[in-house]
This record gives sequence, structure tokens and C-alpha cells, in this order.
Amino acid sequence: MKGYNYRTTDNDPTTTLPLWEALVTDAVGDVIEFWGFKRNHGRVWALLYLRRQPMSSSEIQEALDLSKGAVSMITRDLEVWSVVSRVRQATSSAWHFVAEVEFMQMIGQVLEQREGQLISRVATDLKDAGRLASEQEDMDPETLERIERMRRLAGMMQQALEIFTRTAQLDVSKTRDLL
Amino acid sequence: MKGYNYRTTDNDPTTTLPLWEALVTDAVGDVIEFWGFKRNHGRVWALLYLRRQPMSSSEIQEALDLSKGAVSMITRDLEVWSVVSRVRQATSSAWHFVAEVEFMQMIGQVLEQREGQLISRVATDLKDAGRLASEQEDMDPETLERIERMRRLAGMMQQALEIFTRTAQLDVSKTRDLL
DNA sequence: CACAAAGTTCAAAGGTTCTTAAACTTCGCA
DNA sequence: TGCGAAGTTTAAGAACCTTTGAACTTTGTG
Repeated sequence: MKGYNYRTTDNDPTTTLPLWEALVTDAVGDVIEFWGFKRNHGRVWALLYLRRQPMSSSEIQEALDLSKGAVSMITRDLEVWSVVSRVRQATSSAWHFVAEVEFMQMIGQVLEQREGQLISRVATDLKDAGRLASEQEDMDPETLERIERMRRLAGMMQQALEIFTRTAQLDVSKTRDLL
Repeated sequence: MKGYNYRTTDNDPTTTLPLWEALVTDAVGDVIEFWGFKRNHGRVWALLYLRRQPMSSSEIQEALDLSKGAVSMITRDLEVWSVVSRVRQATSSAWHFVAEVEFMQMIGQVLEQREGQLISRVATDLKDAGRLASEQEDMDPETLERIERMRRLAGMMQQALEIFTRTAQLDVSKTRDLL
């Protein structure tokens, strides 16, 4: 969808990350990007989920070829969304991160939030438009009807999207031990 | 979501387009942009739908403050997607455009196409990753299990999205005379 | 406390997408 | 056929998003 590529070094990344791990992290990165998040959000989560043991920022940074700042920002996002948590390791003074498994929940939450903002604004604007149009002198009633129909269509989209997010979450909880 | 603003002239666009029309076209533009299309696709369709009579390229251009090239490209897209059609007017040698009403159909089609491409690629990559990982010497079976679980999650997303697109189209056909 | 390591922030760089303007092509008509 | 209007294509540029890298702040430990 976006396809940014900021790799500055020409080093083969497989020298630090096995191909199979790269395939998995990139695949999850693609999926998460499709849903409107950043590719690296998915890559970091997938790496932590695969490794199954806490990783430090610098380990993540090296494995995925990211900058220190990027790892800081991405892990903070993932933590806010509750899909990653921060733990202490006895052997090190640095924070380590582990993957949580509630992945669809994050997607559903953010989609519903985005959708809500959009639809409420659109509904307001279309209502205003209808009011202003009806105040016009030589207004065709058919035009007013069309505005009203668009308003209903927007509401329908909202319902459909709501159904989707609920279904997606339900499917996950149905097979709760999937991840 | 995107929100580009290339308005070069500082002229008030309401001098050429009544406020209520601008509200409607912008609202539809916002919705369509949310679905991954360009804002101006929605604006042009909404204008044609509101006006209820064929409009020439230059009329669209002036009403929505677009360039000649932009109108050409946008109308071509809309025509390919069958949400706008091109007609001849007796009074003019120029093509005119009218809005079709199958709006959700276009969204559903394009979503399913995008989704299909993505999911099939992800499925392939995760399958490859699982195969490569299982060929490793000291591979933990639990890790293989996690790759397999991600593969299943991807399939689940596909199903959920499919349900959504079908539901959205179904809702429209149920109320087929909505628009 | 001091200092070193870890973590955060943000201006600037790098990359992608969209729009425009101008060159180019096609179409309608005399 | 030749001309002008209509329409299409595309290189250049504007706007936007993401990442980086360095300065800055916080944290842990002797």
C-alpha cells in the first residue's frame, strides 16, 4: 500500500535475521499496513511474537534494521495499544518487550474510532447541507431527496463497518487460543 | 486520512459553488477517501449525482476547482468503475457525464481485489516461512506452531473482510432504490 | 552524587502520492 | 484536408508521511 523503503545500508538483512523470520515479520508488516498502521508496527510485533522471549530495544533495532528513535516510538505505540508489554530482565538494566496476543482487538478499536469520527462529521455536514438547500428559493425537491439519500447511505456504511469489526473480534474470541 | 490541499488560488470557492453543494461534495469526498480512493473521485461523483443532468468536463473543472488534466483522469477512473457514464449532448460537441448509482458496488469490488492480492501473497510467504523454518536443525516446535497460527489468522481476516463486502453490497440491494 | 547507559524527542532528510501545466493527440466540422 | 476545440498524457513540483540522527532527558548503579 505505501511501500516505504528507508534501508540506508546495503547489507543483506538476512545476515542478521534468518530468511524465514524475515518472511514472517514482513508478511505481518504488510497486513498491518493494509489496515492503516505502519509497516514496522507489524514487523516489531511479529518478531516479538516469534521469539517468545523478551527482547531489548537494541536487539529489536539490530534484527529489523531500525534506528534507535524508531524502536522507541514504535514500541511506545504498541504498548499504548496493549499489544506489547514492557518487562524487566534480571540480567540487564534495559527494558525488554514481549508480545501480547490481542491483535485483532487493536485493529478493531482503532478502526471503530476512525470510523466514528468520520461518520459523525459527514452526518453533520450532510444535515447542514440539507437545511441550507431547503432554504433556497427555487430548490427542486428531488435534489433535497438525493441529499437525504446520501445521508442514509453514510449511516449504512457505518453499520456495515460496525458489523465487520464486531465479527472480526468475535471470530478471534471464538477461537481464543488461536494465538 | 490523506488530506492534500493543493488550492493555489485564494479565491473563495463558494463564489462558484453554493455552500450546500460544497458540503455534500466534500462529505462524499471524505467518505470515499476513507475507503482508499481519491477525495476528488468522490467529489466529482457527488456533484454529478446532485446536479442530475449531464455536465461537461469544463463545467466540472470550474465547479470543483480542478485542472483540465485532473478532470480527465478522474472521469476516466469513474467510468472504468462504472459509477459515471459519458453521454453526448445535442447542444455541444463535448462529452458530458452523468452519475450512476451503484456506489457501494464499486467500493466492494475494489476492496475485494486489493484484499485478494494481499492475502494470497501473505499466505504464500507464511507457508514458505514455515517450510524453511522446519528445515532448520534446532527448531522449536512451538515456533512452528506460531507461524501456523499466524497463517490461520490471515485466513480469518480474509473471511471477515469478505463477509463485510458482501454485507455492504447486500444492504444496498435490499434498499436498491435508496439512491 | 556522578557518570554511563538507556530512552525520548524533534528538525530535517528521504520517499511516496497527488496535482498541475504544458505538450501532444484526437475529434468534429467546414 | 485543415483548423480549432476537446481530451489525454506526462514531467515537474507541491504536499504529505515516515524515518533518521543527534541533542536532550531519564534511569540505574557504583
